[in-house]
Amino acid sequence: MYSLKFVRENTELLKKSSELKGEKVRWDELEELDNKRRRIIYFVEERRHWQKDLSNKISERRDSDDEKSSVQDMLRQAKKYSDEIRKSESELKDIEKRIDEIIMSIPNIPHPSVPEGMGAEDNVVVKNWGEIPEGKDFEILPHWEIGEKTGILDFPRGSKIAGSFFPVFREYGAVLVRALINFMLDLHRKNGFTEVWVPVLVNRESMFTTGQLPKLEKDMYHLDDDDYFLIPTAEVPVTNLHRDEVISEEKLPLYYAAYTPCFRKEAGAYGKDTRGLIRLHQFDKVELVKFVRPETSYEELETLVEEAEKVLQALKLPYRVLKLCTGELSFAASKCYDIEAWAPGIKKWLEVSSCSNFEAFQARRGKIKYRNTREGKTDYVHTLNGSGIALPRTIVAILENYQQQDGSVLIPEVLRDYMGGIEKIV
RNA sequence: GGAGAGAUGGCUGAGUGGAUGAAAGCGACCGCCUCGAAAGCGGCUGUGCCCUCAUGGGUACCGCAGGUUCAAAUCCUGCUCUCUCCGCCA
Repeated sequence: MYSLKFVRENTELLKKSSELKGEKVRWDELEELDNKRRRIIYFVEERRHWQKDLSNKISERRDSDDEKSSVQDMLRQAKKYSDEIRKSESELKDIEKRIDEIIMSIPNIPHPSVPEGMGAEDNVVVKNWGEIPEGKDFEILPHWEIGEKTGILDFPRGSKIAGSFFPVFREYGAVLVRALINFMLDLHRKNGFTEVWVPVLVNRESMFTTGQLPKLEKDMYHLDDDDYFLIPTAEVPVTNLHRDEVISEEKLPLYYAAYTPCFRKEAGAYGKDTRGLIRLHQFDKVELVKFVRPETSYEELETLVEEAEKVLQALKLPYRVLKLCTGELSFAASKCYDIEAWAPGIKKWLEVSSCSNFEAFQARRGKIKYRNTREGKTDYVHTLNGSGIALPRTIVAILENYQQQDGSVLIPEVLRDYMGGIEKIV
């Protein structure tokens, strides 16, 4: 969220970038409201100044007998100012609310290195890793069939307990979930990320800071009784760790890793490409979040992607990295890379990680600052986050890539110690 | 869930109606001292908004939102959070 001043001074840039992201903003109304606002502020402050003067005089003279009548006059006049101020202020409040609404609808500006475009076809593949196992001499089954055969996935019972898109993992399926979480957290911890465990229910302010609110309210589960939201990603609680804080510069950069379940309504998700574990209302994810000095944030984005890639490399899963075009960028992001793992059973690339630099967009919303020791000033940090990585689709990739002709599934070597030493799921 | 106490600047902490953006200390920054550093000494040190080409001026902000008043960090109401005690619970 931008300050009104910044919007005023950079209207053309913001207009252009909003268009690139496909967001409609009521620019004309904003300009009109801005002018109105400034007129009222001038009026109010002038009167407040006069009122202040009078107040001081009143306090000087109130006890003197010979000036009683003039004090009465001053009181009357001060009262008049007070009423005028009150009236104009309520008008001002209304105008500022409307201005805020419009400013909130302005998306973050894409970085110059982001390719222009509106759809997935305009994303750019910047990296391919691993070999796509197409040459196998048997038909690779989709993961839901493997899951059913080995008994590690139970969709009908998940539907019975909760509803569709709530899976149940059984036996080594459940163990695999636990193993992946531990493996990923251990990996990131070794690489300098501080592990944190955070609430999965958060308040409105937290959702606002990261940009889910106000735009995406309908996509999230909400507890009406006490106005809590179920998090759609650990990005929300972890980024909000430092909301309303001033971090001393020597503490930067801060790296965090957190495991949480994630909850998404995914309204209208029924239909194509939603079978199995591809799209769920509840899923597990290990998330990486960075708080950094502004001048380093684009380098930090590159190393964040690399950190997520390490998970896939260790699991020996083929993947590619995409640089998202402007139209595919989320509302709050300046630049974003997606990592997609190859699923040979369903013959699809699956997004398992999304790594974004938000620059100061979230920091401004959440007042996350740092103190620049050289200048003694505070400034907003840059925040970044990336999945490191999302579990269900990774499980899809494992089940399909590690499938054997006899229907069994080999366990990736790095996970075996986490799974009691077994080598395959039969 | 019930009762009580509290929320002040980067931090600790004074301030109970009028000139308080707010004492004091710490920290940070600048300077002196020093070969350099520490200590010591001196200085300086919040943010937003409005007006001004600028120097500068004005205004707001003491958890949040209202109210009383000519005037509120200070009084009143509601809310949020923290702490203590009780209840309940894994």
